[in-house]
Amino acid sequence: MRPLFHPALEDIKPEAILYALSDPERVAIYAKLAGAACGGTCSALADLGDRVIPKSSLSNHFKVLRESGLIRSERQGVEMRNQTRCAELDERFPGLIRAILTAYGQLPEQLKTG
Amino acid sequence: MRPLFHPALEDIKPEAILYALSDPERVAIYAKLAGAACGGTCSALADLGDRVIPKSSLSNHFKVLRESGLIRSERQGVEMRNQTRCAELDERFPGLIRAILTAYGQLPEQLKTG
DNA sequence: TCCGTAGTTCAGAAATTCGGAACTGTTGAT
DNA sequence: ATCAACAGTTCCGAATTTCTGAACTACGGA
Repeated sequence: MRPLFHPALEDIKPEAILYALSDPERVAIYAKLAGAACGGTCSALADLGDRVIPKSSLSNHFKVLRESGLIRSERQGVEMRNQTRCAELDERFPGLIRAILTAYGQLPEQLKTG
Repeated sequence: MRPLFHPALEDIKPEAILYALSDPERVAIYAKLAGAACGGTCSALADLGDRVIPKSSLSNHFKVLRESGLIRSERQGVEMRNQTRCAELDERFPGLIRAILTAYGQLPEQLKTG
């Protein structure tokens, strides 16, 4: 497996963020990740309720999220641990992620600051 | 020419907004529209400085912006008048447009409210 | 009516997306 | 050591989307 690429904070491009989050499936995945203590493995996030995302598509979604700078992925044994880069991102693009998740009606409790 | 379609405010989808603004050319066009009193005609917005957008591509950009709900277009004689739906949109998706334009470093003076 | 201008539509080439099948890397059991 | 099971990745072909030159439409003025 190729090493996973993660952009440095200063290399993150707004167009990549917007593109990644212009797909409702990816938003659903990202919101779950930002929210619950779901462990963050890929397969734990594949089930959208109305549909189960195929493995290869899912893998691609994670690649898009990762390479846009939205999440960080790390292999841990046999599975992949994914976490959002929320805090970092909010520093670089203040209010952006919050506004987007809110627009989708998917802002998780954890991010509803004061 | 087919009649121009504009979604009603309540039909505007966040994914369409994000998709439309995931293209830096469209962002440049939109930011100019939101900013200066440039008249809002298509051709007035075609020049990006480093490149002139071909007519057909430009027309398509406007279609994407219009059908996502970001702008309103209206024929006025031989030309097309375009204006943003900023205020409306901010009601539906508070802070979204502002955060996006800010992320791109393209928030026009007009929108820098107090 | 005929011309010029603003923008749209068409069409085909190029690029992107999707997802099944095959593959890789890791753990645990025999 | 070998094997099986499992999580996720890569490959590749089909389908969809994007891009843009060329042809076209719509309007206004002479």
